[in-house]
Amino acid sequence: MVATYKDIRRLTGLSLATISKYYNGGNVLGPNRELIEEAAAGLDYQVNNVARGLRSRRSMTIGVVLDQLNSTFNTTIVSRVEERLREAGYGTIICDARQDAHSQAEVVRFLIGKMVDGIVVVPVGDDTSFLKPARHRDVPVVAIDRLMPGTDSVVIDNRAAIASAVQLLTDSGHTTIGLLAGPDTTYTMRERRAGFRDAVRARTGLLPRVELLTPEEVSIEGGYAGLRRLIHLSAPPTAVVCANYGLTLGASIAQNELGSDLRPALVGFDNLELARLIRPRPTLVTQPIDKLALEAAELLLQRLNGEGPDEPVTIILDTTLMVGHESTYQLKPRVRMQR
Amino acid sequence: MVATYKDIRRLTGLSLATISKYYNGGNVLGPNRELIEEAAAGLDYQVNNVARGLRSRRSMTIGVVLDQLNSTFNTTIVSRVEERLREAGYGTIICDARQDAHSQAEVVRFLIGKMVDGIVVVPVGDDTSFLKPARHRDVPVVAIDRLMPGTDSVVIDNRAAIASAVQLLTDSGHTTIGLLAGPDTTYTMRERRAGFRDAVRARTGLLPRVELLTPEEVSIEGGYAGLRRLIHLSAPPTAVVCANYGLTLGASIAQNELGSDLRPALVGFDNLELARLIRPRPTLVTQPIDKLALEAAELLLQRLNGEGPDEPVTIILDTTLMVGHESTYQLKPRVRMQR
DNA sequence: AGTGGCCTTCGAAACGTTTCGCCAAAGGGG
DNA sequence: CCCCTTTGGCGAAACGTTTCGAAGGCCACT
Repeated sequence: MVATYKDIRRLTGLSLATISKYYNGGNVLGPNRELIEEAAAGLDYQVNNVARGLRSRRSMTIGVVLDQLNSTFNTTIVSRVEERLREAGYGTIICDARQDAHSQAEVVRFLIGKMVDGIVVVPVGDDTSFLKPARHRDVPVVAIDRLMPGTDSVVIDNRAAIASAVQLLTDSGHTTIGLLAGPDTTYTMRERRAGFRDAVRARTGLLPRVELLTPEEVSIEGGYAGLRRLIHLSAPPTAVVCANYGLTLGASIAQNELGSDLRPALVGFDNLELARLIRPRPTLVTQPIDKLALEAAELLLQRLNGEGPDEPVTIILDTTLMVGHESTYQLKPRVRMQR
Repeated sequence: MVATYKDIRRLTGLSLATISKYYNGGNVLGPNRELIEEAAAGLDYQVNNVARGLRSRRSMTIGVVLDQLNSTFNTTIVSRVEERLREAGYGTIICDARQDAHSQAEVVRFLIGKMVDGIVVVPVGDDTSFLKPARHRDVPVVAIDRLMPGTDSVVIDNRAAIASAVQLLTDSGHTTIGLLAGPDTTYTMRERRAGFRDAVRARTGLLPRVELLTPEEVSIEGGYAGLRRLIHLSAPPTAVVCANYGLTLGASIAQNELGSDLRPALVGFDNLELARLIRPRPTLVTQPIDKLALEAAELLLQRLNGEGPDEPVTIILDTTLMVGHESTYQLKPRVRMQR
């Protein structure tokens, strides 16, 4: 049988109230502290957090809802958020929504039923209605990577991120640049495409042609097909920017299959492991994923303590352009044209 | 204020016992069912799992302890285990032990304090004492990937896995084969090295020389350094087997930097994403990760229902050899020797 | 009509904590 | 030396469920 306060009371003669006080950092006299510690050690006692949660109305548990788990971005988020929250005594219940808005809504209900004290979410899409059960119960929510109106959010400066890639390419002499990005149905892709359009206009004076930024499926396959589509245009781009990790990976695969004189310059997004594997070393826009996670964790902890401003907070972090080997971004002489 | 049974009682006139019965699938008359459903909908009622857990002594929560989160293997495990257990109503608390045995022990205590009903663990090392708090409270534990004496375990047939790689290589004409594996301090590496040794002897009649299977650090760096060490031996292997994903990745990077005539044949371990990126298509031993996770989840669910045999269960799954492009495993003419 | 058995419902007592209000003893200032 | 405040401790009442034993209603069978 597992020990409870009652067993400690039996061994120490103290009241439940005093024992509770001890376990909650209240004032207890030295000799009594020792009595409790001794009894607890003998009993292998451990506080029952379920009972505690019932009475105190804090389960000391938070939920993390991910659009998918299988990405370096998301595992890093989980890992960091979990680490920080466990320090603060919170358990982290993880839920993978498998890219499905419906199951995302279901998962939020599930978590609310589990009485989580807060939620961190990397949302599937734009619709925020799935958070209603949380709002209704005043469970604080922090969104990562996607800006959610009315919700605390931690995001990167997507426009500046893409602009930094475009700038490197135009500085290297490129005038026709393609973008591999997903459809405008998610905040992230919308921002990145808009950032691309603005940056190209600012640097070349012209808006990019529509076929240079047609949406692709956001996946490795999408990146592969997208790059091939771009290089087969009648006026192909001399450089391509990828707006996400999967697209970068797919585009890199397509690159590998091309002769080196046909390869456009390529600026990818976000994956460091990739960078270690590919030679020549690729040029990448990298997100401060750890920081994104930590900021989200801190923000949530604030909310859990009832702190922070009344209105929703938005934290915007900067990205870094990791410049790779020259050949990955410089304008190549157009061999075919010289023939 | 959040609704409780008492609110439903107020609206329906039924007793708490009946309402409880309704929510636990007991027999309740049709009209009363409807009354409850109506009231619950109006109140946006949701069962409080914390209170339920206190009384029923099941928190409907399990813990997953990982040696690290940042690997495809582990994220797949988590994702599948979580999916299956959520179907059964369990929440999954995740804990990353960051490769540290001490923090792994701490994490188990933490989970026990959170009153988890069961634990899935991908252990850091061999020592099983960190599970003591769980055993002491009869919390069932299922280990994945590492065989733990006295604990239900789901593992792959490590010896056969490596043997299949060795067989392909010897069949292709190789007689000197190197192994990149970690130290014998973990079950997995011990088995894979033993499997290698046995398979080489069975196929060539000789034990491999020690310098062909010296332990490396289990990491990308270790794989990189290890491959370079092997090819600089006075009698270098013509083929190398990698016993783990990180080692494979590192070895691939080292491969990429070599002239194609110097590259040994390479059989890697376990990563499919890698396989999509690298050309020529690599040869890999792949684990049935999904199945590993599902078997573990089912086993744990059995234990949670008090089912299954009295003694610990060990489930051993087979791996598959994914044969890549010929050039990755065939014996090359030794160019240097012919000069 | 009486008896036995099932089905449904009920009241009340848990489950293991926290918290509220109260009390006694100790400490400090005038 | 008295009064006031602070400190440490206590009993009892929650928190929102589940569960146990009992009881009432209904039906079928003698």
